[in-house]
Amino acid sequence: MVITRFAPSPTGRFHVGVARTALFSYLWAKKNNGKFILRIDDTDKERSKIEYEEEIKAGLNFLGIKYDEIFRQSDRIARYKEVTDWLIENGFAYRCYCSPEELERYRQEALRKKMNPRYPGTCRSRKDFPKDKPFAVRFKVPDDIFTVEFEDLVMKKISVNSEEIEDFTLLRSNGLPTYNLASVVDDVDFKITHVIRGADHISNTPKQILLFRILGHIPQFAHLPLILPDEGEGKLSKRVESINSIYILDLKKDGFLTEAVTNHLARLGWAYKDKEIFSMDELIQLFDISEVNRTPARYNFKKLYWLNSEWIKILPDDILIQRLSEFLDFSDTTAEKIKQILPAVKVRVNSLLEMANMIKPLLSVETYDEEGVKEFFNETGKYILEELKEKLATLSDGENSRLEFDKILSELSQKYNVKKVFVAQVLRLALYGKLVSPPLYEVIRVLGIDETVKRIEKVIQRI
RNA sequence: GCCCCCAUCGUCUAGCCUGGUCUAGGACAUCGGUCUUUCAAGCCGGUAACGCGGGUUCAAAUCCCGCUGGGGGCGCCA
Repeated sequence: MVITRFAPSPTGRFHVGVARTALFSYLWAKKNNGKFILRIDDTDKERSKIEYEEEIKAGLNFLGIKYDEIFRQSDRIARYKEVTDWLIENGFAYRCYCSPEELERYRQEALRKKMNPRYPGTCRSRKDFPKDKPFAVRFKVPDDIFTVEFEDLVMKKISVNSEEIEDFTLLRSNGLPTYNLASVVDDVDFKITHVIRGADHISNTPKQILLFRILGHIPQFAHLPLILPDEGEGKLSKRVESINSIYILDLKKDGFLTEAVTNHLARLGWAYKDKEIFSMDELIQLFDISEVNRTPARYNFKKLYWLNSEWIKILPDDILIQRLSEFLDFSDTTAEKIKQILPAVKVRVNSLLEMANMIKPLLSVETYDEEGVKEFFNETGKYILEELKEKLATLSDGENSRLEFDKILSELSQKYNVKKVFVAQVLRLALYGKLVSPPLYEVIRVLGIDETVKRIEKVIQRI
């Protein structure tokens, strides 16, 4: 059985790069009817924060990524210690008494001399074990020169000379394991078949393979090219009402649909022919880890934005309204009204937030656009509204009413010698409070004749 | 400094493995046009790429080498 895991460290916010790794890992497991495990890599107790862990879980939940199992590395400290002891006993690891300060000095020195800043192996063959001195435990890389080679599912063949691998730390002097140890032990214990992670881990892999070999289980590796940031542009922030767009929970807040986000994430470094729109089910069906690109991809916010508008058009009205309730308060009866105008709204918005903002004036008009008031709420506007009030009151319900409505606008336009657009805008502003709205006819239908007349009257009063 | 990886329109990519069908396809963005009571959406059309240099071959985006460029790593961080 395929078992994958997503192993974030709760040391920062949950962003699109990390989320993409989670997605691919999830997709690969589900595609193979396997298991997907969430592992919280919280062995760095200084930097790990519970709120980040919560954000990861909330983010995964939003993305529709469900894990079959979850655990924290901080709950398995004893196990890592046990493995470390065993490694020392069997000569695969040794105690290192070098102080962090000493090592840091050595590192700086080496860097200054433009030499390799690698551990010099000071304690490698040390025979004394001072009882009072703290020690870390290091892996003992075999002396003979050999090549560590592995077939990466994404990067293909990668090979590293053993001379390039230093005696890396397994256990810190505070008794906590390092990433390399904990990760390998867990991958072995949980029988992980595919380690899918960011390309920033490529250089850790040869080290880990050495450990895997000793522990007797070597998973397959798939290193995903990193996602580069989108060079943001000012224009967008105006429309989307948020610039901070790389964090999953912010996207949620800004009204992005999970379908759109997973869709875009999946297309970063992966493609299936010319297909652009993928549902989660399609992704599970079509995704192939070995077809992932090896080139870093740039996060494309505008494309995500477009995808969001596409998904708004695809999703059934009922689901949309349900999601909309996170952004707008409305009753069940109002929901029916919203449903009525949804087709007209859908094609005009790119996010749930925009959708909520477009529907709000339909529920009640609080203010009128200032520019519009100056331009349309004048003498002529008043006469037109008064006529409109009478004529719209008689608007029928039949199939022809749309034409009737259009005729009313045309006639008024002629009578008052103004452009038809003037008549329309006067009415729009009166009914909706803004100069941009869904089509007027739809607005009137949703408001109902009574409310339409009431809103017109209210405006006539104020002119 | 050393190590690893990568290289097609501005961006995401198809094609590359199994050379010819590629005068390089799609999508986002962008620019025109069309429709129109606003704003959108839709429809039609345009601009735009195989990083450079050597090979191999009848033939290279596709195979090989070098250069350049980009990314990642070199912690008692993950």
